Amino acid sequence: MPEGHTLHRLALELTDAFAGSVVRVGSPQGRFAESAALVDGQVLEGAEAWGKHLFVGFAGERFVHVHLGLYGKLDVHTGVEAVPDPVGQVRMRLVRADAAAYADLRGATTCELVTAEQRDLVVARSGPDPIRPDADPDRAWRRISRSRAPIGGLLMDQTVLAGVGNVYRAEVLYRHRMHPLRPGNTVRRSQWQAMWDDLVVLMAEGVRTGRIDTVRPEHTPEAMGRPPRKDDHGGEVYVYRRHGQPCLVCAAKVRTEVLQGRNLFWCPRCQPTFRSRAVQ
DNA sequence: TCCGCATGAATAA
DNA sequence: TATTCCTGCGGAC
Repeated sequence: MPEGHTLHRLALELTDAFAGSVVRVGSPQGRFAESAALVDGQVLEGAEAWGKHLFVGFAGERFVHVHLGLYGKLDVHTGVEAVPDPVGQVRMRLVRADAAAYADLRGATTCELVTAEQRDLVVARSGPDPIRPDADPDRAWRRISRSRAPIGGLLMDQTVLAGVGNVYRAEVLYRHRMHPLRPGNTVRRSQWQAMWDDLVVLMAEGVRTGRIDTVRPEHTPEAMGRPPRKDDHGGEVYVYRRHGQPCLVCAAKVRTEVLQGRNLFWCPRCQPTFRSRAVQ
């Protein structure tokens, strides 16, 4: 479930479990073996996330750059009695010297050893990350307000804004009653600021809980007397993957359409098009 | 048991 | 826009 909140949560988990310890680094699967050997046995200094990128820092200014892609997973285990044999294709395994903690990386799109300079390049290419306290939403606003591209695409562009994926994209647009195909340069600054502020709260919550929940208190399953969502990401949402089902607020059928290879979801009544909104 | 799709993004064309 | 990376899950069979 890798949107930005997942990576920030992992950075905290890794730091808690490994920071300050000597760590054995290996690649049971083999694809990361050569690089792993270069940091094996070094002190892990900490882990940090920028958007969907994770950097695990080792002594000597060396970093393991991880990007989970669509289905990568990093499982951190603490307080274990013994470290089990790897199951499946484990690209990278971290084991604390005292064997009380280990972490397994599988299916990642990126797992590479980089320098501080290379890490800084990745960060420099990224837009502001709503989870980072130092993020500057105006940097994203400059891109959005000058682009005719649909806001739904701009929100997913990691050089505009870092960490938002398909779920947060669909949900923040719903919460702000904005049609995903609306051109960026027709969005008002106040609307953008409101969406950013909302993402800051929603994504921080995601870091805390490890899930994406976006429904307001009055629309929770308990409040509405409906069954909870049974889905692999677990969170309660308004429109994401609810194609064809009734909108929780207005009962209109949730729509879907492919934009730039990704599925968009929106409510045609709660999120009217810019044109029809202007006519109203 | 098999198939297709998924919270992502680089690359080829 | 299509392909690729290469994991896990749910649903169709």
